[in-house]
Amino acid sequence: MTPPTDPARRAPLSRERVLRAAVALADGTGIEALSMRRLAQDLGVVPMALYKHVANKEELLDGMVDVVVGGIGSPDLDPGWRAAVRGRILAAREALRSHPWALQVIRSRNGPTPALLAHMDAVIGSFRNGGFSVDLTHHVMHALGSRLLGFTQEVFDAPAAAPHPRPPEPDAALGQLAERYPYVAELAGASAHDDGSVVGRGCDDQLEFEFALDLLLDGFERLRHEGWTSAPAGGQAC
Amino acid sequence: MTPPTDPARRAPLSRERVLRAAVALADGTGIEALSMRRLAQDLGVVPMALYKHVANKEELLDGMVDVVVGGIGSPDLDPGWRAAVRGRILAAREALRSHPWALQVIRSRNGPTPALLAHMDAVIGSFRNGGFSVDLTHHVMHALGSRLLGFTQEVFDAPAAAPHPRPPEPDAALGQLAERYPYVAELAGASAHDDGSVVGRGCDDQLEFEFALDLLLDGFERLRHEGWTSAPAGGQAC
DNA sequence: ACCTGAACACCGTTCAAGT
DNA sequence: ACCTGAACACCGTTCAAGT
Repeated sequence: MTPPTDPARRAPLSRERVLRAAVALADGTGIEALSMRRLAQDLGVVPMALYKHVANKEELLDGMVDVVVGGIGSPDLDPGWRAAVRGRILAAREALRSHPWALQVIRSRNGPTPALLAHMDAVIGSFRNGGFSVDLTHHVMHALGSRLLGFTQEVFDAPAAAPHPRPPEPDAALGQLAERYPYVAELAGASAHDDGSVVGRGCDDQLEFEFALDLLLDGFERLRHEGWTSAPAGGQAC
Repeated sequence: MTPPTDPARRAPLSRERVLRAAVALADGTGIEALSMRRLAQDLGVVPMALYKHVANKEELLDGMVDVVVGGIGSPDLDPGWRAAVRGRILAAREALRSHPWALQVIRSRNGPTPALLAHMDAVIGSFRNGGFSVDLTHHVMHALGSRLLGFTQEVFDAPAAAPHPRPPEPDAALGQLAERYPYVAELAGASAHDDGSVVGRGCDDQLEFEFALDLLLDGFERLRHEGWTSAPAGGQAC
């Protein structure tokens, strides 16, 4: 496979080299193929050697998240809260785009990594500097949810990354689908872009994402302008 | 453990019994503890006996999803699109509430199960009957994303279900957090309800969920009223 | 014909033995 | 002191042998 370099001479293992190799492995063969044993094999070392640089697999995943999230660029100037938030979220989308496993791994973590905290801090700061109250900022951050990281959370994951792709439906099954789920069939028929899944990949594309993002940003601006507060009666609601 | 009933006399295995036991196991000990071997043990049978009723673990998970999603009640009358959609989504939230693993498992499936299709068909139907064009319905379904099932997709999963809960941050770490991520700290300080995670569980509660849902529904109504269309220039965008 | 124990090819991690 | 092979306790699934 690799050119015949002397394995004993290869670059010494380091945390960074381990993390970069793990990201490459997940990119190339999917997150479910990422095992400590397989990663060690890719690096040409014995599995136990990895445990010098990461405490366990959890810490490895944390490190991978920070490698990817750390790559989110920050827009330089502050062009108003809306453009700042929009730009940062679309930058996150760009950074995560080539790492389909990243969102799923982030979700499985128990807490934020430093790079994630930095990203959230920047977005929160844009809201606050744009005149959002702490209360409203709190709510809009929740409303954004995983869209903070540039991804619409669809009901199903991207079938592209699926290890066991569904076989294409036979025509009879499609007919049955139309009969039993007429509205689903109508929608699937109208959007000629995908294979029949209504809320699947294929359509989590830029336009679709920006539609939902702008809808939310419009709503945020309206609430900000109205001086919205969560507890008209006085008490903190959440 | 169990009363001394004759194991040979226990109810014969059936697909339904297998699925119900799997749901109970995932509810009780978490989805990561659900293995074919452990499930077989709970049922007092040899692991291979399960493969009579489900082809493999994937099909087992599909079946579990349908058990839970099949429990979503449907509001009887049609009280206008907004109340119908709102009611159905909150019913989904109720049905999934006691099965924290369900959303994650649904997301990992490659396609919809029958019960999921039925749920989506009902929601789509409410939009269409409420005067939404196919085009707009398609977009708002995407904008809802996993909120269709009653859950705001937060950046992190609920730490409640986490197998390795984070130890509470020492005070020094909290101080550092405030210094490095001032906006995160401000938000965390203002919301006294949780342990410092900004976009974690603890706050995905009913009010928070309904805030985001109503914000979206408001936006949908506005677009419907304006006769919004995705392609002002003529072409189908997505 | 039916059922099932052993086996296969994995996994993350521990630990004692070797250098 | 450092490194690592073997081992432990798992996993989903195959398959041949037993009834």
